[in-house]
Amino acid sequence: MDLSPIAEDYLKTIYHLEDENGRPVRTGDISTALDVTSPTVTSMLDSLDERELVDYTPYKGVELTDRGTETVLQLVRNHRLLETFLMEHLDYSWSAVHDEADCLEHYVSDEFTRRLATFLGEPVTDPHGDLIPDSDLKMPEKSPYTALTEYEPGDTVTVEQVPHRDPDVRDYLSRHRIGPGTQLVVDEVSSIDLVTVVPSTTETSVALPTHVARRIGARVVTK
Amino acid sequence: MDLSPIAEDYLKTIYHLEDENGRPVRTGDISTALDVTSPTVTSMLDSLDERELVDYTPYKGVELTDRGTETVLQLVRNHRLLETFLMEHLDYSWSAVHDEADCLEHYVSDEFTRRLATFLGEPVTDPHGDLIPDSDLKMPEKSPYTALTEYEPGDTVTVEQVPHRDPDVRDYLSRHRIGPGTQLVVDEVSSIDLVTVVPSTTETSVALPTHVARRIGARVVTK
DNA sequence: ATCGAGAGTTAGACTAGTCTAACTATATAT
DNA sequence: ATATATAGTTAGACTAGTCTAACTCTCGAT
Repeated sequence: MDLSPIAEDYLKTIYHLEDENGRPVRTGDISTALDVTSPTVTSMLDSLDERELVDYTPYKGVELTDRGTETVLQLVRNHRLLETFLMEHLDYSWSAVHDEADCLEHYVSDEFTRRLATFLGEPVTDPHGDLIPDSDLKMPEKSPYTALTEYEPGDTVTVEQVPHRDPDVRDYLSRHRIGPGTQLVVDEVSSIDLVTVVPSTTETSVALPTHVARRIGARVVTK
Repeated sequence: MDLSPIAEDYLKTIYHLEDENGRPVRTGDISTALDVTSPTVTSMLDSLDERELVDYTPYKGVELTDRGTETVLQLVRNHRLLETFLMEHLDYSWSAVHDEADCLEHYVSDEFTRRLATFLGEPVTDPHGDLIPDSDLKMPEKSPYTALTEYEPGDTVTVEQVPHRDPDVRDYLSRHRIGPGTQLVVDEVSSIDLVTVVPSTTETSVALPTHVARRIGARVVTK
């Protein structure tokens, strides 16, 4: 089939919203995420449903079919391999790679991706700690990282996985020198939706809302 | 300015036709090259003229303005650096790189291209022997290769530059094992628009129409 | 000098993706 | 149980890039 980059973006958005929100994906979620109006979303959902890439029930919500998921996984594979290349060989920072990869993922051929994977040594995770689907589009075993919210005050951990798709979150973390490889001490896990950490590089306390801390994966250094 | 990949393709086509035909570029040339109808070309030329990327005189022809040329040179730089990367690091064959680069050239950022050039060691020619514009979009000194048509029967030469944008020409050369680096003996330069050569790898005589031989650049080995 | 073949343009229609305005369904609070 | 705020859909319009059909210009042959 012949899918436009725009249609691919809708599928990707549905995929990530399914993952992040854990509830049925609604028209409004997509229109917010893609910054288009809701009628635009409705008409695209009609067309994707027509092509059996999503199951769309008007007024209820939408989810990806197996075919839709397959399409997205190829894009995710392209994206994460591109990010790996950009960081490891073109010296991009972790916070800068997303936008470039987000564009190119739609245009590289499957052949390109296969060869790039070989060039990179068939990596299983990208530099943000996210898993890279293999050439059969199977996800590797789930990442062994533990969310920052699961640690206790005083634990020292190394950041292995950072959320980076949301520019605001990405820039906040980047500005406070929290990225892949950062070592930090958990300072406080408050009950008012806040986790406070102290990166060893800056020694300055950084506050993180729970919804961000929950998406930061880390490996324990000392308890 | 915000130029669509499609508009960019028209500019590129005009650039290459100016170079190849040496006469004013006409609507029909473009419609043949891009495989669209002539009214489509007319309307795009109106729009490009509007944006001062070309000078278009109805019924007469079209040529690039300085702004149009600059746009194209950035694309040419993107394209040739991408081809270099594909061949040198992803192990593509010289005859396979064009299509991938032709697509990606529209989507890589200037930042990407700058970093890729650094990664590749700031090359001045691509693997087809074509010149790569520098970061200020200046073309390096003209290539020192001599067209195959300029040699005498008996000369032994190494191929340094091959035409590869036309799929038919490219596939013909590739099928007869003539590519960058091929060593061959010029057998006959006939007056009926034909050059015959014998690649040292195959020892089989290959006939080339003049319009192809003229675009093959070579360096002499023995006279 | 003129005529006609062929190249080129104008007119009008179609698609995908977008919008705004108007209308409808859902679901929550009473 | 119902009203109403909010989310969602339908209707209709617009743009870029494409097409076909119809018309017009150019230039070389006479």
